[in-house]
Amino acid sequence: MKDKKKELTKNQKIVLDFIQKSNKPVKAYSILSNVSKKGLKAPPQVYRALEKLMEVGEIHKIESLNSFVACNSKCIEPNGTIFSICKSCDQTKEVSNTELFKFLSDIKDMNGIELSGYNLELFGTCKTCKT
Amino acid sequence: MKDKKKELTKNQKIVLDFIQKSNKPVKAYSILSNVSKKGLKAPPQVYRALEKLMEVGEIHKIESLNSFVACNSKCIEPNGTIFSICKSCDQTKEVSNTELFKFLSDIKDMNGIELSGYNLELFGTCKTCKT
DNA sequence: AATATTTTGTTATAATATAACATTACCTTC
DNA sequence: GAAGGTAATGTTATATTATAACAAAATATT
Ligand SMILES: [Zn+2]
Ligand SMILES: [Zn+2]
Ligand SMILES: [Zn+2]
Ligand SMILES: [Zn+2]
Repeated sequence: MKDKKKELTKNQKIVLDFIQKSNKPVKAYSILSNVSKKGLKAPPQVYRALEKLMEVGEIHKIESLNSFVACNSKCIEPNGTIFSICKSCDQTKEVSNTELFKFLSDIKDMNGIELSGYNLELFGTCKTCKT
Repeated sequence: MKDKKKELTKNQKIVLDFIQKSNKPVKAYSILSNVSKKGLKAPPQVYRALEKLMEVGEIHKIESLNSFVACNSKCIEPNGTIFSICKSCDQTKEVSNTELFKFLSDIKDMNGIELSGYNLELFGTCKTCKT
């Protein structure tokens, strides 16, 4: 069984490395300017890498921030994500989701929709920003 | 106690009307082209209206679609929204959220964040698209 | 009426994302 | 190892989404 990261291509690794080193969600064009020294010079190179990294669950997109963050929950099923987001500093934290998944089954039934994924974004103020 | 809609300005009413008549989430530039006959000719006019309408809870933004939809749950607290979204046709349905709010309190504690809002987007395939 | 405030209008531009095609690297198979 | 195929990368251009900054008009307040 191969290491997931080994399956990634050069550009995908470059982009993932940068995202993992960031302590906050990062925007595509911020990634671009930060990895330009490594040879990625145009948006499609970054967006292609982002797309693949999301597919394999290495990163997630924070929709409300148009930003990307490394997965810290070893998401096997990247179809369900939960993040808490500080409205003041944009710091995010991935929430583990075992309990919630069960809960969401009920909501599925309520809407007659065959559920295949979800994204929950919780907004608030983090401890640091509250003081 | 005044009617919420009465407090809206001309442009806000125009934009809201269009969104309410749409049976799907609509994009800002689609709104713009559809209300241009009513005098709104530039993006800021639409975006300003959208901002206000979100503030007062008349509409919500579907972040994963960059689209806007009328509130159908008479959201008093527009801080928590739940939508089911068909990945095939982009149809959405607002889910009432009484049960979930309680559930989210726990998640708040899990992250040491003072929660003030949330947005849950559930993805799946609607009945129509499944057949 | 004069003044302040809010809303609207307008121009320009920023920020986010993708389409389309060219080139290179990397396999495979003969 | 040349020929041909596939995947990855590079490149240019453009589409889409959103906001800044300022001007004009409408509305409210004094
Ligand atoms: Zn994850
Ligand atoms: Zn914070
Ligand atoms: Zn609502
Ligand atoms: Zn559908």
